Amino acid sequence: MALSTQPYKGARDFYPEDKRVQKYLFGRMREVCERFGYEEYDAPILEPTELFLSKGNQEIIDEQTYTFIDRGERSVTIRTEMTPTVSRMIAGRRQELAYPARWYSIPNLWRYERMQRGRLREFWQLNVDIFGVQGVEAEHEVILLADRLLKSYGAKAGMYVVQLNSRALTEELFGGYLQLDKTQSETLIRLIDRKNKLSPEAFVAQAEAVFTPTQREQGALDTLEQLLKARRLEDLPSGFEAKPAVLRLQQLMAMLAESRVTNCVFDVSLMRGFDYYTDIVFEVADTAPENNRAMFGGGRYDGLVGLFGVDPVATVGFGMGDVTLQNFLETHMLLPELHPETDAYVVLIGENTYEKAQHALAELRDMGLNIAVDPTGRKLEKQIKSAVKHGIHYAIFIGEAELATGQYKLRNLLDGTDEAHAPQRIVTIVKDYRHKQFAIPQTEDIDDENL
RNA sequence: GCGGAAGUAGCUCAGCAGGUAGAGCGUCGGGUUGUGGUCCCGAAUGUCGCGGGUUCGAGCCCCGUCUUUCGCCCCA
Repeated sequence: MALSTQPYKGARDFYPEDKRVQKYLFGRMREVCERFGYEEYDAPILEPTELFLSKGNQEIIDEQTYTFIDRGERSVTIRTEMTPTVSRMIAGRRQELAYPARWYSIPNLWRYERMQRGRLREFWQLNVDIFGVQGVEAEHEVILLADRLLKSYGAKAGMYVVQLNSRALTEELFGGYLQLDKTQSETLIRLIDRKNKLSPEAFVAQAEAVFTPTQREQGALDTLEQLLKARRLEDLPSGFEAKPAVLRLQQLMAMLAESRVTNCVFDVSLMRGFDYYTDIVFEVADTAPENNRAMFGGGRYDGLVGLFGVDPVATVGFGMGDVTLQNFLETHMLLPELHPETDAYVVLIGENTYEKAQHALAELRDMGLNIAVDPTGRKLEKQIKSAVKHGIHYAIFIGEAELATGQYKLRNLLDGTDEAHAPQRIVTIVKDYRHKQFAIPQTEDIDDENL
């Protein structure tokens, strides 16, 4: 039986044209994160299984992770998310770090999933976290960063929406206002999380089941439905306008509006599971109906670092998956045509030119050009076609005459124009093209495009 | 774990009352000796996912199996 050429289920091969896309996506992530002062970190892909057990989620470990026993009898798990790891790292240097600490990473993660659109078993996820800031300035900064990142890919405000809610507010509403106990709250949170997947009737039926008979008699269901209709903070029951959770949301939304993040909405039904978030949570969703899903999300999780036996550290962060991002960009036709790193393909003319051209090639490379040379001695037609097929932007023709005069013909393979130039000039032209190809939009441009 | 769809040349697919395979694209070569994307000519390539069954005969029908894919469940 022949070996399969397929990659492992749920994982992808990155052929050069695929890797180019990934490099583009990651490159923008790095640029934007670093522009906001975030520093890149990384960690091992394997962690002790206990690290992912902090919430007692044995079921998740058993069914959705790659977990195995190593040769030293230790149970290890391939990381399924970065948050436990980064919390571990922060806790490890809790005392010596300079705060606020701004960290980002683009780890590959593995989850044993059954695949569907936007969900694979191996994926990458940008993680952005800021540590040591109590105020909503932290939320403001990471959401602004996320917004600028999307815009760096050419996204417009209308293509996505930033949904905001607060875990603290949810607790006030469910515990204080609806008088639910902890178990009821958790069930309801899960239910609301799935609300738009259920029929209205099914939702009502399942919501009814959460309440006690007494609560039902007191009209808990109506109250809940009324709550879920809230589209703005002002729609919340009277008295809530003074709650700290609401005030924080209000302040955050005002700050974001001031920063020209115009597509923020309060969404009382936004839940994001119910694990480690402690206050404000947010998601960014695609507005395109055919790709209607959350692209990424995050929030404040002030308690996680403290699990490592040190004082807690205020933390706000988000994660953004590469697959969902790519789906978003493809849906909105925002992925540019990407060319290889090779700046120019050298077409050799005549007998034994390969050796004779070496000095010229070295000169071009020394000046910083990425040069591929055709060593086959094939007829020119074949050489040129090869360059075109590689997607290389320029061809440089070198033969006896060119070596004698020191003037090489530089051809733009996209528009077919060509001109003879000295090497120095060729380098200038090619580098100029390379630099202006992908410039990140400026804030003024972003505003102009979206106002 | 459940359900839908699909597996035929490198790729996209056609094929059909069941008679031992085709197109387009791509690849390679040519249309004479230093120049591509058009055009013309030519060539290579398939155990029709795998195993079994029905039949004189199966890509096509039946059973099983594997793989891919979409959705459900779940989603830190």
